[in-house]
Amino acid sequence: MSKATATRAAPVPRTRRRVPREVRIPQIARIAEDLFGRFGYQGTSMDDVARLAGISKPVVYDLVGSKEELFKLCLARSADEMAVRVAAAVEAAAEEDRLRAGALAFFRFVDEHRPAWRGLLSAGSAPLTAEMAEIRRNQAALVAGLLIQGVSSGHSASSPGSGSPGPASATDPAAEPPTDQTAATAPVIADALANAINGAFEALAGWWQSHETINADDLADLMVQLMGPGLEAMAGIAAGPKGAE
Amino acid sequence: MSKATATRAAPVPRTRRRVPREVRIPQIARIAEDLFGRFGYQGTSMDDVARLAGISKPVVYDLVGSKEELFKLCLARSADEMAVRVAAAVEAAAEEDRLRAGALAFFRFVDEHRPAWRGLLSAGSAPLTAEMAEIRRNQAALVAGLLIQGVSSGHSASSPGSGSPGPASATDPAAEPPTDQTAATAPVIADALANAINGAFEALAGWWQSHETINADDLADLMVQLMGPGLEAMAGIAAGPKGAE
DNA sequence: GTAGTAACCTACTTATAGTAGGATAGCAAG
DNA sequence: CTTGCTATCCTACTATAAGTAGGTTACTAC
Repeated sequence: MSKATATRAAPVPRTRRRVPREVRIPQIARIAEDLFGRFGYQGTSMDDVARLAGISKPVVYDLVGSKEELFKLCLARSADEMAVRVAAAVEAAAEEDRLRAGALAFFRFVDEHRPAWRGLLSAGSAPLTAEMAEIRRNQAALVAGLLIQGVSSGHSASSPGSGSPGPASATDPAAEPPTDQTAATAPVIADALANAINGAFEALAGWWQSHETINADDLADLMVQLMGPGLEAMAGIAAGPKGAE
Repeated sequence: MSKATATRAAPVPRTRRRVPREVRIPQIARIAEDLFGRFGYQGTSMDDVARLAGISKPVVYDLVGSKEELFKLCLARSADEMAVRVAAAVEAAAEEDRLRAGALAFFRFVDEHRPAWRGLLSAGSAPLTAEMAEIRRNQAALVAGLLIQGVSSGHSASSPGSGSPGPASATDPAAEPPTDQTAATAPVIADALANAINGAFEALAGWWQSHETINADDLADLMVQLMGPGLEAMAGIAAGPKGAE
């Protein structure tokens, strides 16, 4: 039973290279990201993932737990990356340009990740209401927190309160909406507002999939026109109630 | 093998009442709506639907085709009903109040249909990217078409162009965005705008699920504050380009 | 060399979407 | 009443895919 017994042409590499978790997990994540993006959640099977990774299914399960967790992992990777990009863009922009800067960064990110976006963050697959909500909430809190500050009155240089570049990892349940005195009437309202804004961005990104002739700048402009005036008015009220209603 | 052979207490009604399609299909739809709403798309099995309807699975398949089509059917039912409600509310309102009226009707509808909304229109289940997009598009076209008109300048009594009360059935692929001269710069932009607005509403409705203390009026107000000013400005430009950019 | 363990495997169970092919209630005509 | 048609309904199956039990082997440390 030495290695010489079955000397027929082995279709599989003679000695299976073993790969540590820290390498295999990202590899699986990349493969799954691609598959989920192209075929959606339902259209992707764990057998496919395993086969493309060159390993067997139990290994995949050992490493990522379940199909849902794998999806969650992919989601978190994208969400984190996007949060970093948007936050950086917003902070780098002048106060009065933060909305446009954030929007632009968002749409540019989507543009670069079309295939993955299609099946991941866009509608069409997610079985994870809770997880999606979590990510959405974090993203919303971040965006709205920064935007409300940036739009507020045109002052307050760059004191982003708690989360400066730390993008509030999607897996991190912290990142409550900044309850500064500048936040709108109540933190709950700011939360709602953030979710509405986020939903608009998400929906527009989804719509973009079937209208690729439009470019990111136009979409960013559109969002600025749509929500800029309203946000300014609200921030004005928050900063100093002048025109009550 | 005559009916008398197995005379043991039959747990099933002796003589199975047969029910015509026109009755069975809505029954199945109601049951599925409930299940999809409570357990999501994946958490609902066709066996469950069949069992609750008191029939066997092949009958369900004969009547609705497939699981996706059943989901689609439920979706269409809700979407149609909602479209009717929103359109009616918008048309009944004074021109300057159409945004608020539509928003209010929307949130009231969601409030009345919480359980179904959870798993149906909200994120969390849909495997039907195309269908969801279809419904979203129709709804968006309708809402935005009416809103832009209503907000436009404050005039133009009630000439809703093509689709007055006909709510653009979700299964109907017509209902292109109204390309009147009042529509924003280009029909494509109006389409994009409509999707963004719709996304904001959808997201806010989803968020509402976990903040039931808020009432529909507050949410409608929030949306008016957020997007009212922007829409007014855009309609102003569209009606007569004064302050270009 | 010789454990010990992390990585990996084959082969299975379970759940569920969807189907093949047959049985029967209800009804209309003979 | 009998015969025949057909829409409704059934039992019993296949196929696919998630997830698991339990064993094997490459690598590492001593």
